[in-house]
Amino acid sequence: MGRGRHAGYDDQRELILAQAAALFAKTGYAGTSMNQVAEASGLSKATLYHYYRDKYALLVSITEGHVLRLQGIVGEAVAEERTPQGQMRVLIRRLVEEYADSQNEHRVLTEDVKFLDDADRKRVLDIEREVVAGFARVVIALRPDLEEAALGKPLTMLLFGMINWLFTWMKPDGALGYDDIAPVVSDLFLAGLKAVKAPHLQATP
Amino acid sequence: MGRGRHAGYDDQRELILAQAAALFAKTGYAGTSMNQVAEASGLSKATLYHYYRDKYALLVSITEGHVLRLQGIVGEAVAEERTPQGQMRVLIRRLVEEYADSQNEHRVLTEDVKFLDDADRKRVLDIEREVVAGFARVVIALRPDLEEAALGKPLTMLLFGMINWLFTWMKPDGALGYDDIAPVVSDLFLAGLKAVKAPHLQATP
DNA sequence: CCTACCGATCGGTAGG
DNA sequence: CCTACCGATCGGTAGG
Repeated sequence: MGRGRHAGYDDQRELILAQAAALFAKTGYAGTSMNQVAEASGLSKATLYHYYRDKYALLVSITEGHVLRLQGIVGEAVAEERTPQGQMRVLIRRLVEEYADSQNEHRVLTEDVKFLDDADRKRVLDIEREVVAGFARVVIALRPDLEEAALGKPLTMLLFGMINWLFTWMKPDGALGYDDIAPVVSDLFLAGLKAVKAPHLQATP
Repeated sequence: MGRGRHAGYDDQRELILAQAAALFAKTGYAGTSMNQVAEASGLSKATLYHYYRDKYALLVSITEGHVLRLQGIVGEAVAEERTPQGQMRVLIRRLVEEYADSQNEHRVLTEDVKFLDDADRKRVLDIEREVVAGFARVVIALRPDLEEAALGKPLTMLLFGMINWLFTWMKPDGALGYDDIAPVVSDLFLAGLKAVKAPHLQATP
């Protein structure tokens, strides 16, 4: 709890943020009004503005909070496994778990990052790039030969595509759960990665 | 060209639609004004309304047009190859090519479909589901055993994830082109698909 | 923490 | 009476 502020101030901020994330995920940042955020939070609009300076502050908080959580996951997962295969499986499982818990925030990050101004977008995307780099290091450890063809990052992005896309088609109450799909993604990616052929390099004169 | 309408009427409609798709892709449907669409099209707003009834008609036209093109691709690709492997490679290549040509429309389809009303969204998503079903049939032909575990559609959606995500990280002028990445996706997916293990089925009493 | 408002801009339409 | 457009402005609502 913050100094000089009433007990529950931070809790209220978190509740507002979760409601805003749900609304932004559903109707987009531009398509959501502060009246809607206030109503969903059980507050008047004036009170809402007591907790957040403006609508934009909600967007920054949602997106930045989410990428920082992702960054934490990468550090932990890499530390607790020794082989690249093991690291990749843990990375995939943790990332899927995080998305399962933060679907709204994830959707806001992927779809509304365009509404951040240049400085904030750069800061958020730089953290996201570090997350990707963490995965890419393991990809390159698994197939060092592909890095010569600059395929380390593209292959990592194909993996992120599979995972980032999950929330568009998986239903939270479906027969297939997030803990079922993570090993399927791992199997597919690890076996597929072994088979990828490096395209012949263009000689640069 | 339509009956009773001046030559160029349909061309003007197409130009407006392309400009609207570019703006919606950049700032979202809700974040784009009809003034912006009019300006980008070189028309007054009143003239813009001569070509499209309202802003919503633009969204319907963009999304529906795009899924209908995707649907056409699936039919052609499956017809011109005999083996499932060959069909899958052609499907992937054609889908990537289509996305390369219609990046704006693709982005609008994936991010702004939420602004369609129930009836229009159902119609668009039903066509999209047919596209997915076309891919899924080839996936199941490659691994019929996985259909028992209901993994045909999930694996197809992992493939769509890789492809649908391309436009978020590939740069049109980058060293890696869309024609370079399609075979990489095919290699990864086809080899990965062979290795996926079916999870043991839960016995339903 | 609320009611009452503001400057501006929204999607859409008037007359000619 | 049609189409193809224009400058100006409508009623409502957004963020603040």
